[in-house]
Amino acid sequence: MLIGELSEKTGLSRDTIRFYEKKGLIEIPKKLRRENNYKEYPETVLNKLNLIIKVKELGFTLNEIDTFFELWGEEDASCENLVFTLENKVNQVDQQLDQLRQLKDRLNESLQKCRSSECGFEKTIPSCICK
Amino acid sequence: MLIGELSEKTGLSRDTIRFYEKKGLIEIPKKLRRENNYKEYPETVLNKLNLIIKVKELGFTLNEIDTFFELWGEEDASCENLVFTLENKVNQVDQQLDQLRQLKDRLNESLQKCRSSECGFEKTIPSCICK
DNA sequence: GTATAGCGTGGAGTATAGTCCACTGTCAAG
DNA sequence: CTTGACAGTGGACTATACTCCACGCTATAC
Repeated sequence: MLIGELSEKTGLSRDTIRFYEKKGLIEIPKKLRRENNYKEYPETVLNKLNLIIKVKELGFTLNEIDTFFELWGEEDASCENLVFTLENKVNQVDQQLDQLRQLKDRLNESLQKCRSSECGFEKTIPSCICK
Repeated sequence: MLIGELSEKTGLSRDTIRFYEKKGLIEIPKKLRRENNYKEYPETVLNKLNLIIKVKELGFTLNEIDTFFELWGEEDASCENLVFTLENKVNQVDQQLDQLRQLKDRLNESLQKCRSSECGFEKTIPSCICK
């Protein structure tokens, strides 16, 4: 199929698809061109794009997806690889959650001080932010 | 004081300080130059940089800090402005927390499927990721 | 006198994930 | 025969927060 159909079926813009192609996330054999030089994308590319979309939704960056695909192609590709990758990502997310929670705590601390008129607002540094 | 001292006292690199200056976060009157054209930073700039550091730690971007400072300079600058800004940021953080929690749920769901040998790992699309 | 450290300016590069634009070529309809 | 929609390529631009570089002047130590 041509890029337009691919775009319609995935919901990705042509530009995005071309961008993924530049990055090497999807590829198409050179010979798969019509005489007019239009690219003929096989079904496998559609599947790959759909996979990319799903994996992106799981919080992976394009670079991560790229290396993910490299492992994929190797002999030892297995579900264990996948489990490992997913577990790593869960750990990352946990760390981010921790950081955000700490951030929220600090914000609330500042808020409380500011509300309790302990603030001493000045043009320089309000004490509710800087202890 | 010169930029080196400022850098030492704040822990920010000279480049970062100059970057903040370009952005307009800090400023120095034109006349405050030594004869050799070196900039003479007054104490107020040190205070402002310290404030920037603190506010950044509260999760604000430089742009947010910039508009924050604009409000600051206005007549109606008050602790209420500050409280409002902080509350907004808490809401933002709450949203991010929600998103991350959902992400984690999706990841764990995929993990569970993948572990329970329901996965059906194939070269195309593993069912543990794509339902 | 020279080496080095510090200062000034302007501009380029980094990562991320695209988006947009210009210019050109192709195809089908009217 | 022209118009419009689609295709291809290459390159510039977006936001964020710096970081690094080149080039030149200044100040200080030896």
